[in-house]
Amino acid sequence: MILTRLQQELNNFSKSERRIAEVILSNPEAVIHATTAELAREANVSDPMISRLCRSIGCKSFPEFKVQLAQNLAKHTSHVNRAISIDDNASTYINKLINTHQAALDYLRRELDTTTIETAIDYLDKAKRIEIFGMGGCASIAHDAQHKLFRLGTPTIAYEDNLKQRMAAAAANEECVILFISFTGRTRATVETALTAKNSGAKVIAITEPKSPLAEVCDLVITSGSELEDTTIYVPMTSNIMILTVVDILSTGLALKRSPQIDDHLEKMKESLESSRMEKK
Amino acid sequence: MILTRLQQELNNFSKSERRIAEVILSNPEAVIHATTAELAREANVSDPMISRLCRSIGCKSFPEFKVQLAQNLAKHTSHVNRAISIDDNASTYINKLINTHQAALDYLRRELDTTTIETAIDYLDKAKRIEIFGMGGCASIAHDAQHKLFRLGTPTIAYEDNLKQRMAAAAANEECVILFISFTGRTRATVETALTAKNSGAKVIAITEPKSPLAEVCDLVITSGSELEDTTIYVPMTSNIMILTVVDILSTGLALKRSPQIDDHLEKMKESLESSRMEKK
DNA sequence: GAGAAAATGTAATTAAGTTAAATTGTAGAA
DNA sequence: TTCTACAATTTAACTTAATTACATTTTCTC
Repeated sequence: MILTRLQQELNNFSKSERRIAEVILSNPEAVIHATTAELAREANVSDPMISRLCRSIGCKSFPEFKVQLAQNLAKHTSHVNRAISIDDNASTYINKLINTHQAALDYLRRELDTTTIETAIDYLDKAKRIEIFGMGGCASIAHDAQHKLFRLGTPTIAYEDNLKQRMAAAAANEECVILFISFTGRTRATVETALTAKNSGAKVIAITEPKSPLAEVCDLVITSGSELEDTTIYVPMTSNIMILTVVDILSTGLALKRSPQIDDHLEKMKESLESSRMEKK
Repeated sequence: MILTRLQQELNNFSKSERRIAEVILSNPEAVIHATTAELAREANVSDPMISRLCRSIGCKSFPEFKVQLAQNLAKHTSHVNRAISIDDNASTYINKLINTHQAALDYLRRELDTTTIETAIDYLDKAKRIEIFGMGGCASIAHDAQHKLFRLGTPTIAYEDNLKQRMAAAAANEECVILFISFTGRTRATVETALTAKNSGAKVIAITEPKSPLAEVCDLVITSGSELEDTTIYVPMTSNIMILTVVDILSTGLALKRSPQIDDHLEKMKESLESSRMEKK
């Protein structure tokens, strides 16, 4: 991100360069359509300073810089003012919300470790039984994951009741993969359950905050992106989307890994629904 | 999208303009860094033709066009080859999947009707009771919606069992809003239940395919974006994300509408969770 | 406070893009 | 078929934008 770059280097810049950077940062959208002269006037510097600054941050020319900036802004409009405020009208908060979700997916793209995902899929593939535990806001995600994974051929069940989770964890064994879903990784009951699961020999995977107590107990941790969360509305919507996408990735990966053997199987499931449906007009 | 524009207008262009458009379409990334002269040479036309083409599609100048193109490309890298194929490696399908989800959110941004959303929020706000029905893959979304809405002060319940749904629908009245969630809107049981709900006088909202049998029965329809679905993996992942985002929008909208009255209420709920948590390290 | 080095500004130059006029090509009418 | 008119395109001139080279100022070091 070129603006981040500009922000970071702010202190290494000379006085004039700094002034230019500040003007750019204060209104990046405007810069896209400005000429060197216009920008120079705004920042009270001479024209060539603009060219110089662009070079110093690694762009070939000012127009080149504008193009890069345009690309970056298009991708990350969100980051700038994503916080929803009480006097937003419908179309504003809809846009902000969508921006936030898109930014979250960007974050996931950057932060998700391919090796970890591959390992997780490998665990799932080898499992004779998959159990998914999620409480509170994560309960619905656990059920979603169950719905996506059970059709791939391995018996899969989801629990949101902690007592059932504890019993299942105690009864688990080496052939079992238990997938914990938790935004914060700090719910005591969940951490205790994970310990039980670990002791019973099951492979324990968690989609959660990497530096949490839960994360420490597990065999494998996939980030839930909870550090990105905006708590304005008190519901972790952003993490929700990220975890769901991780679930999509895991189920897709497993489906691909087992294809084409399971393709027939999937086709049959699809057909089984057809009779419950009305005609397409 | 500026490239789509170029594609569509291809037939309305003159011979030279068309040649330019084709060069641009064949390698848009290169154009971003090209000058008029370079592009003109590629397309075997004279320099001014480039300026003209840019104007004819509504850009002020060629540099302006480049900037727009840069923005568009940055946003929509995805659309190009989003279908996941069996020989994708992990990092490829992860990227494709994230791209697909981001594109879906773009779609939602374009297609979602603000007025419909506002009306839906108004219905929810006035309701004395909210019931959410979702079956199959939509069950988890229904529960997620329940979890997001119940804290805003109105008694809210989610059913995935069709028999319970029918009973609840029959028992509903004018003070009740029933929210149906269905990818296709073609499940017979759901449509029948919606009819029952309608007859009992409840306000019936559906997040579903707009041209479906279910949509016809409802008071208000919000698109589920199911026409965007890629069925490679046989699970509607894309619609899933879109519907969840719609749910986020509805709950955010309602929260904003009821703020600041419910802020205390929300804060208390948040605190109530704290005691179940372990210390942050 | 002198001198060197860095930073910035001024003026000149080059490069890029656009306008305007000229040319070519093409379609329709005689 | 050939002329006319109009559209499409090119050439050449011009304008604007960006950068280079050089001059000046500022800042830091000794």
